[in-house]
Amino acid sequence: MGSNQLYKGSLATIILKLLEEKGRMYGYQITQEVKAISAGEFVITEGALYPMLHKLEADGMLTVETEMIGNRMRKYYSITHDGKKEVVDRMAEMEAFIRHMQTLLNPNIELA
Amino acid sequence: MGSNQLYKGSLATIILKLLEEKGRMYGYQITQEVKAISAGEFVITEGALYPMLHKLEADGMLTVETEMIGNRMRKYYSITHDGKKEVVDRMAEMEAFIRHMQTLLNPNIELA
DNA sequence: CCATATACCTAAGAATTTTAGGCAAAAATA
DNA sequence: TATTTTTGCCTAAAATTCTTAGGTATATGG
Repeated sequence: MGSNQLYKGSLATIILKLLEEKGRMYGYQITQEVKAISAGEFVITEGALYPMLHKLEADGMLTVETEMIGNRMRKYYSITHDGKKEVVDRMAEMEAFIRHMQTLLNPNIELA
Repeated sequence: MGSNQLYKGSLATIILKLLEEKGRMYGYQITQEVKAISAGEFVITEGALYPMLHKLEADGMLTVETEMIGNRMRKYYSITHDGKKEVVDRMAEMEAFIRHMQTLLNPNIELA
């Protein structure tokens, strides 16, 4: 990951959430979308992406459909029912993480 | 870290920021403070804490003063000038991370 | 007296990511 | 048209960071 190294541990969450929203996507498309959304700050390396996609598929979070575009293979991933359950948990964790981080790192802000 | 594995990569940031605010602290105190602030969700293991404190000291981010409390050693850490510069960068990264995460994960919110 | 809390530490292993490749088609550019 | 860049898939070794699982020892509360 280019500059920001904090995203460590959140790659699976990013992938699952993106697929939940956008429907099916292929690997390269995910890297471009995340880069675009994060203004170039989250650069998912392929060495991290593809093993993670394979792991999420093996864990039953994603399914794959291979299509031929011209002479080229493209693998579209979709989120499963289990994946949608997983994303709910991961989102709750992410929100808790952000909340606690803000408490830790912005102690000036008064909490109600 | 107990359940949440998202904090990976943020341990150094937490330590530096805490020391910047609270002045000097010792290792065990840091673990208790973080646990208290995060409502028990961030549990820093000692196997992660002490190597990180040593690394930050080696990198010139922290200095140590050893004191004897009764018959027991206590090592107080303080942030250095370089550490304060580092914490500025890390806070900016953290804010960017949180901002991009919210964009990625809460796409319903309209951005101005 | 004994268990728990305090307080330091290290080392092996696990998990996740970077680095550094490989392969090949399609598109852009020179 | 020739060459470079982009697209698109992949793997394996190394690095990073953390967990697990110890070790040592004092202080405190029951």
